[in-house]
Amino acid sequence: MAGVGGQTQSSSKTGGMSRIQEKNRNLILDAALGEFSKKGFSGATVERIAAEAGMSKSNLLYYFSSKEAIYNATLAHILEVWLAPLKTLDPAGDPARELAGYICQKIEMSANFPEASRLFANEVMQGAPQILPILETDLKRLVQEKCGVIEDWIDAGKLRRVDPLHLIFTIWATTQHYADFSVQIRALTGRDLSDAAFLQQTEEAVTSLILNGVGLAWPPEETEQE
Amino acid sequence: MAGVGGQTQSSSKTGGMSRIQEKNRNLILDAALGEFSKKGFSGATVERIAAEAGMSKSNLLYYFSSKEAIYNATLAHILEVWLAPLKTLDPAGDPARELAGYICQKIEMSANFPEASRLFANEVMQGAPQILPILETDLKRLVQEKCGVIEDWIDAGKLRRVDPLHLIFTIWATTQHYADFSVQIRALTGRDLSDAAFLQQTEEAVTSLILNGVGLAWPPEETEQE
Amino acid sequence: MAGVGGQTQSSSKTGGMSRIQEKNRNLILDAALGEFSKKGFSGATVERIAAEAGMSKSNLLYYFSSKEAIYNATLAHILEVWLAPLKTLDPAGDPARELAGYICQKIEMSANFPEASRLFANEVMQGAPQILPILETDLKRLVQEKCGVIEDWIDAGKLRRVDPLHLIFTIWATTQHYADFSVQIRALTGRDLSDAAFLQQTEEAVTSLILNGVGLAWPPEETEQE
Amino acid sequence: MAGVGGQTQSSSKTGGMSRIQEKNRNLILDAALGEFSKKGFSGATVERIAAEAGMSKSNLLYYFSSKEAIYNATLAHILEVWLAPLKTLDPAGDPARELAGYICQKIEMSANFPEASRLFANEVMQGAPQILPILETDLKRLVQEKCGVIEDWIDAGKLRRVDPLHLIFTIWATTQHYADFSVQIRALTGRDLSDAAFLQQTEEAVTSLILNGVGLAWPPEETEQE
DNA sequence: CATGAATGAGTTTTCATTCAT
DNA sequence: TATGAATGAAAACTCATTCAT
Repeated sequence: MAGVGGQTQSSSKTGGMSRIQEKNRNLILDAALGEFSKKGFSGATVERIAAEAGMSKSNLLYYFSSKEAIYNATLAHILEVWLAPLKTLDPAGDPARELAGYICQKIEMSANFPEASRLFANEVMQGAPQILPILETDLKRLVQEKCGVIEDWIDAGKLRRVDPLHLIFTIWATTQHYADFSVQIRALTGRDLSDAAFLQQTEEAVTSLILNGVGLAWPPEETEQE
Repeated sequence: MAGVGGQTQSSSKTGGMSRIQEKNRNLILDAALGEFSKKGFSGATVERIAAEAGMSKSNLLYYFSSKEAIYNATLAHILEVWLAPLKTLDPAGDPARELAGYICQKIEMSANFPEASRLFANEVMQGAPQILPILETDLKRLVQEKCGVIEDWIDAGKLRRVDPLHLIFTIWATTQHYADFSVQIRALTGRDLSDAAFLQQTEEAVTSLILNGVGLAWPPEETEQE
Repeated sequence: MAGVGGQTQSSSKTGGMSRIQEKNRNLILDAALGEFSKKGFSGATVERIAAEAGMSKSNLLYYFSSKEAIYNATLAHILEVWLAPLKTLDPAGDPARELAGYICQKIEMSANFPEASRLFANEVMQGAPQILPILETDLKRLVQEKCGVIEDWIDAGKLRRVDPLHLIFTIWATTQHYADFSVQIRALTGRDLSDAAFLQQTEEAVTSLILNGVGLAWPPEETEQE
Repeated sequence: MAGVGGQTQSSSKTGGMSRIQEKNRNLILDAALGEFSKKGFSGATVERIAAEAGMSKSNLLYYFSSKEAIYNATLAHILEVWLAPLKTLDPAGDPARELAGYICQKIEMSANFPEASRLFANEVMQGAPQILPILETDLKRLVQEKCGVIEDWIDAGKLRRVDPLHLIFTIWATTQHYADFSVQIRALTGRDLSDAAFLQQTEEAVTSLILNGVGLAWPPEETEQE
């Protein structure tokens, strides 16, 4: 039910804001995340978001001047967190560990913040009207950098020669699928990532598939392991 | 702009329908697919669908009694085609060929019918209000059957032991991602599946990644081929 | 279900009309009576009337050029029959017999043609937009004539001095009530005029009440009776 | 134009309603009564009701969520008042006085609230879709009780043996007729209950007819009378 | 005679937003 | 800060009527 990070972690700039203002903004963003991810931008209504946030429509519009403003704030609220994992991919680390770590982080984000995943998916599927600029600049820069990292690993013979971009896309696609299509997954398996066992099984299956796919032995035939 | 199969491929049961009726129904379903996949159910308007189909709102409502009816018909129109590829997975075939074939079929569907893919994604992400029953029965049955096929291949030592369900999910996720997130992909690569070269490159990358992931050599190092 | 007189009795001018035309006009009028009396003018739809009459909307509009035309024809179809009983009040007859006969005729019309009664009530309650002219001329003339008859009976000492107009209104009100408010009557008694016993009981009660009300002994202490 | 009791008489349960809310609700109910009684449910339009109530359509829908809700509220607003007179029939009172009083109350209600009468008539004639349950429970109970009272009077030899139910129906029919069919009455007499003289004449005629009908002398030939 | 196709005007309803307090 | 009241624009639907065959 809580948003990305919940209310504790106020990702929004808190400068010059009273305690109550900050609290309400977060209540709204959480409610908005729920509604927008469930119904999409047009399907969500200001009234329901306000109700969910426990305040009047008018008051909500005191904090955010329009429905679009709420939507944008919600997206922004998410985006940083959503893209963070990729940043941790460490050029100096062991490729297998690094990739496995990244995959698991992404799956855990799907487990913990499925609504954020769906909100993001929705936005992109509708043509990314709000975040296209960010995708084309920040995200592109980040992805290029990490492609370079992978490329280096490949050049160093640490993994099979694959197109790093498609590798990244595959990781994104696979991990986010468990959040975005959770209803379908539940229909087929009776379970989803909220089930700890299923989560672990998913992590193993996906990690193993992708790592082996790029020529990395997985799970590592551990000699000694931490 | 064309729907799944366009107007050439008569939209399912044409029984007892005049030429003009069939033509208009197809015009509507095509237009609706475009709108619904672009804007979602609530974001789409009957007026725009009608305009796109080249007829008056009233006339559209002469063919489909409500917006929801159009939506459901559009979904139904797509669904069969959308789920068809999996059926072709042949237990008697060579696992590598079969899986590669399935993956390429799925990617080509993403290339040719990205709107269908997005419509389906949208529906499932909103909780599959219309098609959940189908997912739980028809799709489940089909998936179980094909899991059995893969299981048999594994038991026969033809591929690495992986959970067939997660393999299927991975294939779905990866292939559909190129349609559903095409805007993001275009933002990052400047290209998408409508580009023939990119399509081929994607097919190779994804097929290779997944097949190797399940322990199948790919591409086959055969001397003479095809 | 049948209209006033059903299809057998074509009250409409049949001049220069083919057999099939006449049949269809009557089908329409019957259906229209049902719909208009049930839903009122605005609540009724041409489509439902057509369906009820077993033909297409277009065909119906071939017979009657507009909804209003159907309505007017239906009213006219009824009106003559509806006002007929009063004409039978015979100045030369025995007042008690005459009045009792009139009351029973009216009650039987309510029993046999409740829809006609409701259609008429509806029209008048909405301000008689169509039939006001008739009320003000034909009906007024007729009522004045019969008031004269009653006046004569009173002058001849045959019944108590009452205002003939109010007597007529009372008869109309009471007898039509059993048709117009039949739902309420059924809610309170479990029965209505379609029940033969209830019909007879109603006739006795109403006749006795009104005749005694005007000072006529009823039922007649029959010496010999036909 | 004024509703039942107009705006002076606060519309039923006013609990927890601001002054302005109560005012507007009453404005709406008054306007709605006018429109619904004049045009019926389908003939009335929300737009006209709003205009009549002096507010925008949207604002009206802020108070009542749908046309049907307005209709039901209007009906409820009326119903209690409409059924009240019967409750006053006092078993301990003099039958003639009691019945005469009841008849006059009903006629005066027809004079003062003809629109309420027509709304009620309309509702019942259309099959009482909204109030049938009330008719079958509350009204039925009340009517049975009062039938008992009349029965007792009859058993005590105070009036002629008549079926109390039909007596009540006759009173309802006759008195309401002057409201419901006022257009017809005006067409025939040039006057209606809004004319004080005609009102009094009607009261006398109807009361005398019915009381004599049940064997009660009327008017009472008392010597001194207030 | 008969019908399917098409339409435009009207009606209900929704909803983001503004206003006043 | 907070809210109830109010609104206008847009959207889904309804329906009598017309058109073409």
